Amino acid sequence: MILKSQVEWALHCCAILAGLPEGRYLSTKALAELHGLPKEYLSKALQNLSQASLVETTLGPSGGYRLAKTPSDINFLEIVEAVEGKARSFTCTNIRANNPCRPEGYCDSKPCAVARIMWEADEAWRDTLRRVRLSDLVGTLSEEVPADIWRSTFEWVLKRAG
Amino acid sequence: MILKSQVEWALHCCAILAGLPEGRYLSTKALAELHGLPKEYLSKALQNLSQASLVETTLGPSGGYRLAKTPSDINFLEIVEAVEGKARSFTCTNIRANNPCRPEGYCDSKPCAVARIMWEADEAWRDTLRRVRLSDLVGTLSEEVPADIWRSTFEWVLKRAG
DNA sequence: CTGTTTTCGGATATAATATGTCCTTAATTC
DNA sequence: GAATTAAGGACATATTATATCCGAAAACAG
Ligand code: FES
Ligand code: FES
Repeated sequence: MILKSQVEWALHCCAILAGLPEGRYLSTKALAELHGLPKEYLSKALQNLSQASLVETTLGPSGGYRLAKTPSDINFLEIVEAVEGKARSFTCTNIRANNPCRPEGYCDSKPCAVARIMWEADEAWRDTLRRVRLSDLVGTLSEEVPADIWRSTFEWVLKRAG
Repeated sequence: MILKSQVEWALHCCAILAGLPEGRYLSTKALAELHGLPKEYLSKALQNLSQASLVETTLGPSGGYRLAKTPSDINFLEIVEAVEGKARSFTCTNIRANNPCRPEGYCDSKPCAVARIMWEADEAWRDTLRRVRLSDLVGTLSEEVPADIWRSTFEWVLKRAG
């Protein structure tokens, strides 16, 4: 069980978009260069963010992406689910139904206890991600990334933002 | 991100083994039949449980598997990690290092803030699984599975246990 | 001892998914 | 009109999940 690398990409891209001044857009090309990623494939992840209404786009030169909400209104889970999907990590194939001791056509009243526990763990994972806002991430990064790198990165970004 | 179906298999098999009388073994063949699973492939999952020292085996006719510890000394996480591996669900490929604004040869002092958050969620998932004991599962199942099915299943099992 | 049954591990095959590229279309800017 | 962009479909490749098959070694029954 391993998350797609697109999750890492999307989170980092959102962190960059969060630092963009009001009304400006940043292109896939710039985001791909900044993170050393294949432009065409990163594009798929950004399209997912767009379909989830986390980012807005505009076409043409000076087009690209910007956040659709303020960073404090976006949480990690929204971003992760946008690219990874909302499906639970554990899927029950109902193997208990194959028990040869069961009467013909017997129907279970509840989901299996095993599945319920696995789904509870899944919810704990989602809850943790839901509690972290994009603004929290930006706050941490702005403290931890050396000031000169942080500043020159956003100069680099602004030079390319339409 | 989706767990292997072997996780479901391993958990159900452990629940059955937990009901086995002291000193008896149950073969892969019986466990596969009981759950309607491919014997050879289920065998791989059971081998993983064996390598993790969760079950003990013996060879020959009347051989098979039994638990290596009491059900209250085995938790869900041990079983899940035995077949799914201990690797974290989020892997950081360090894309921040590709930032063209970084000085040559710059080295990060800490893991990325993004990764730390994702790993925290992963830990929450593991914590939940760690808190549930195999004996808890057996308790829930014995309450929820209709008494006649529960009883006939263990009669079926005992008839095949060596 | 001999034959049977079992786990164990390696080799191999197939299906599904993740990763990546290419190209066309439509919208936007200049 | 020319350049640039996102959107999305088609396609190719790599990796992983899901199996199947076989041979070796251990245990047991006769
Ligand atoms: S039958 Fe699917 S988890 Fe129990
Ligand atoms: S560089 Fe990998 S999560 Fe930030």
